Amino acid sequence: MEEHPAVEDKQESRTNVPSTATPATIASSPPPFPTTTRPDFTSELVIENKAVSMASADCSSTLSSPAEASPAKPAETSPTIFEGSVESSTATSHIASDSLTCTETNLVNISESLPSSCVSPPTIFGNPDLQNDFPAVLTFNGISVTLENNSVWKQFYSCGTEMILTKQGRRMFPYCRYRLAGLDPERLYSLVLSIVPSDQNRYRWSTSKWEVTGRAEHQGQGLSRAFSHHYSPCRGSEWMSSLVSFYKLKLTNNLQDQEGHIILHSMHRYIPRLHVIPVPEGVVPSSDKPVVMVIGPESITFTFPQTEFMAVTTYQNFRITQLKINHNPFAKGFRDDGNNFRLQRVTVAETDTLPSVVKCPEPSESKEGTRLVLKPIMSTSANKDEPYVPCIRGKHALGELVLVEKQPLVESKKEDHTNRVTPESPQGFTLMPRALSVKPTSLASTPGSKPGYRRRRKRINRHWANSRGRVWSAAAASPMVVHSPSLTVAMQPELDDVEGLLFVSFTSKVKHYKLLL
DNA sequence: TCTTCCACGTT
DNA sequence: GAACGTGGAAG
Repeated sequence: MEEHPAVEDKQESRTNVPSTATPATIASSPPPFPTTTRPDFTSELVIENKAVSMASADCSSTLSSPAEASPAKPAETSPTIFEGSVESSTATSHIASDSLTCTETNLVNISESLPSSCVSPPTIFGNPDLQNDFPAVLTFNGISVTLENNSVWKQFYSCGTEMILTKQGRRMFPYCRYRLAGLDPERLYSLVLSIVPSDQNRYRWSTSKWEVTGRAEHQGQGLSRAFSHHYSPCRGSEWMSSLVSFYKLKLTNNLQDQEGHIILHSMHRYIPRLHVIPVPEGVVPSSDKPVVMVIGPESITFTFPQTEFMAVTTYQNFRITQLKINHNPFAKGFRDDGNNFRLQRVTVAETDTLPSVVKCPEPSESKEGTRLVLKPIMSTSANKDEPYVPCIRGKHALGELVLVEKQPLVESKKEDHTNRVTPESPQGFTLMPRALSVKPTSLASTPGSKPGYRRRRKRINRHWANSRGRVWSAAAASPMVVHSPSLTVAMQPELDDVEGLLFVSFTSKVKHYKLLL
């Protein structure tokens, strides 16, 4: 259908394909429901415009029943290797069959049956060791589906794919892009993408990994939505003639969404599923007579485990942010431009829990230096049981900053609340011997009409005015006092290979971070 | 944790 | 040039 979304859009004018501007309706048994919000769903499935609402009194209960019967184990135990899965919608489906109360007479089961992970211990989210086990092609009953952008999905999967949810709806990236083969060239098919929970857990991001924090949110009256591809229904020959992309699909956390977006819960794991739904023989689509597509026993569901993702409202894993920026053309503005004074984002993590070093782009060859933006990733409110965690950004932005170079963090130093690391430190810290200047990030874009903003900007600018041009040398053994909500650290060119520790202290508490460049 | 606004990019 | 898609900043 396209290699690029724009190409696909240009093909919208194909004459023999009805546009989904006219709502198509899917139901397990006619007549179809006219709305996606009908409260008393029972075994029906409705497509309205782009969205499919799917629910079943029986099937929806399977959303919670597996875990109730066998509580999900923590993610770090008993890893299950996902295999690409294919399901027919008959009762002979080998996926999650023990959790299903749906039968072949219930035409919704392909949408509400859970992937294998829902009845098995959850996989380790983002396990890089598993990515090569995932097939890019799945075949069932002669129909094969290729995940066309498999390599990108695998890259994201190895880090733990995250997808942003917004109130107005956010596209997926990567999005699901398939190549189909083996369809009946003359027959009409609808292609529908549903996104179902991977497990029954709610997660939180803890410094460098995802942790289970409890049971998943209820999925809401058994209602879930799917997304009918905008060419549906379409002849098999046409589906097979080009790629099929679901780039128009949007994710939202707005439970009252009326735009037909997929409604998900933040901090929950999900996996997309492709449903190939043959349109019954004799059904002729027309603009004034929406096609009723029955999900019958011929329907097949394809699930690629590498497309699993965590729904979030803000990216949690810095590496995912970097992958998005590097791969998504709409995020080009955040890429390094390779020019002078390029911007590098730097993340820091607690040194005692950091599993690996995040590699940033190659250092600039610039003679003018490398500019780094420091942004601690810890917040103060993640866990009430933890001690106060300093954060450069925010209202508590008052503290000290010290860069030390290529020295291990000594264990005893973690309890040091003296707020000082000096060259004479018995632990052997070596302070950066070269010059460093620190200034607040510009607030030029901050709205100026509100008194609070004006006061804040004035205060920060005053601080910067006091220190502007003053080169701060860590060798002076006096930590830089930081008042700004965020910092830009301009370093001399020869420091672009720095690998060291960021030492931040606030009030009487102290926390060590490893600086990752 | 979530929302809104923004600059900057693609289409 | 408009509409739209991005991640970041800030609240």
